[in-house]
Amino acid sequence: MNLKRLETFYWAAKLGSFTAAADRLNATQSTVSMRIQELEREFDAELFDRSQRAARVTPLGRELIQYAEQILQLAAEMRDHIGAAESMPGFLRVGVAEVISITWLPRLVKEIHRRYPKLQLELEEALTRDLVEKLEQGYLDLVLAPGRVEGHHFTSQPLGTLRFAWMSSPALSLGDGELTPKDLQKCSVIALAKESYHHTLIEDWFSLGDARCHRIYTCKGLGVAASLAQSGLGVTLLPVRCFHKELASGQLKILNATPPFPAIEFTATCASDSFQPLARSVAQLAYEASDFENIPLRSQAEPAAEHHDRY
Amino acid sequence: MNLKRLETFYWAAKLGSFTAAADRLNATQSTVSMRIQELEREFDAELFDRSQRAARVTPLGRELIQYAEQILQLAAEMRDHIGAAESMPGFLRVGVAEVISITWLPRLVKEIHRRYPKLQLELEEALTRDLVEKLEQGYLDLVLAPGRVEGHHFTSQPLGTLRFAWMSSPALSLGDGELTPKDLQKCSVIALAKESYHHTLIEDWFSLGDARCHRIYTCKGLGVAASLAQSGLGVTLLPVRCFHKELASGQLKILNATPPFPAIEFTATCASDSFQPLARSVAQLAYEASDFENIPLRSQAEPAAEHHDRY
DNA sequence: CATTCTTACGTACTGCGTAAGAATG
DNA sequence: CATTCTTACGCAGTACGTAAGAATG
Repeated sequence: MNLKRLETFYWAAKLGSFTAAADRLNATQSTVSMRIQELEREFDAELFDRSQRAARVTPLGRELIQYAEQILQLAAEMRDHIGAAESMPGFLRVGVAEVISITWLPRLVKEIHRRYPKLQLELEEALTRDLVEKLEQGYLDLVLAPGRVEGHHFTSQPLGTLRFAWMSSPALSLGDGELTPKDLQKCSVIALAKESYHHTLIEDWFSLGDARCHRIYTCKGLGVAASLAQSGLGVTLLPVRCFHKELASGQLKILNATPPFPAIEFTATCASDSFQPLARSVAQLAYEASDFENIPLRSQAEPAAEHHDRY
Repeated sequence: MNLKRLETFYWAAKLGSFTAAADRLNATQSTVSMRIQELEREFDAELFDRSQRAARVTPLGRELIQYAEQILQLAAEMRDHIGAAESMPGFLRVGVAEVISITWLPRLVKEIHRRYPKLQLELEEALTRDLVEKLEQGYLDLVLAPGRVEGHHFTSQPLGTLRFAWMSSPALSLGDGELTPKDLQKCSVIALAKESYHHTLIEDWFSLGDARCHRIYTCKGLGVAASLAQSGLGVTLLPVRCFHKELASGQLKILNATPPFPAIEFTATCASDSFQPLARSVAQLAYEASDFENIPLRSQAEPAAEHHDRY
């Protein structure tokens, strides 16, 4: 009996595809196919129904999943408890939101490498929505992103909060008075892709003030958004601490918008039943590496005291 | 991660010796040593303390035993539930008492081979006491012997009962009247080794009648005992059904001893937590293969109705 | 016709046993 | 000095990836 075979079966069954399992396991599909065939020969039983193009788990295979899950879970726990941290091998797939990757991600990566020198990191930067989806499908072990993932299947670790503010080029001269959504809806707004958390935040803010932005540009990253805003194309929503330099030099200015933007909470989320116990340990490392503020979320609406940003 | 490594560690830890584990696992001690070293490298932790001649488990190793036990248990269960009976591989070590090996053991062996063609049987005939000891130490998976093994760690399956009777050569002419222990203690008694169940039974019978046999010969098997008795050397205790031929031909006769011998219960016993789930299945096969009588044990003292013996 | 699984084949590696070595009580 | 674990070495079987094949929707 071989744990690798069992793990391969587990993922093939769970992901519903040999190809997906191969991807998840850093192997080729031919290898996955072989491993499962070996398992079937060993048990002398059909685990997958291959009559259609996509292999589907048989009822017996479904029973096997239960055992596989328990065994792999135990094995993961065992490695976590018995193995020295430095000797932890394997892969960890971490999905990160852009803001994190441009702030403290490098520090986290260094820290991970220090603590788990044998661990292979696979970083993926994408929109929060896609990251969460991949987490749910088991393609990612850990997601560092804004918001929380609902459901009991996941364990979330807060990473602190980040303040966003409306910014634009001073050249836009929108005045120094309070700017409501209805005021801003006349401007062009620069946001990330429609599916992004960023975009959702912006739409929510406008609808809170019974407004709707009419001209909206979308781009791929906050850096691009900022440079578009600098050029006077429109207003955009940016994390304050990442653009100190531009604010100081007068390339960007913070608009006196109302209602003020609530601080956005970031969390590290992993599957509760992950076979990768390191996911939780790395979530903790992420908390330690994070330099996001720690604003209690109970009163998000009130303006947070100015904090000494390190970037 | 490798289950074989884990199993090797488990047995080395449990048996307290690499050599013993090697024996138990059908491997060489060099292989056991290697597997454990690999495990230690994998965890980057010391599992055994080799400062003395015999390797002793470290505290960390003791923790690992818990995990290993759970995982191996689950894996065994999985194989039992998922695997087809015909495909069950591996070894099964069965200890049998002599009476069984000269009655229905061949039938059982054939049946096992029919049901589990890939299973390697290792049969061991020995005194009940030694068999039980080996079972307790984990050297045997299953024991077919008289009596019951006390303790919760074991699961016993009744196999039926066997009647024994005092026999001797008719030439001894002990008369037709009832023979009490006090009568028989004058004769030479032929028994198996002092440590045997047989020997204990005989001593118990005598002490029940406040007697003690003075001249006692011991020999290695029931066949030898019977042939010694036939030659007129003394009386002995034999299972009735195994010596029909000798009784019919007048080479042996049953003595009218009192109190009559209770029927002896035989059981199949295996460790409750055995990683060999087949042990229990084979115990069931043994029950089916057994043609020992099924006398309810509540009234062992009363003479059982004559049963049609098949041998 | 793109996708999904299977098969064939060559290579690299891992795991095992034999045998010899070192240490211990 | 016998027993117990470790090390060295060579062989054999296994596992993997590449690449090509077959089937399905």
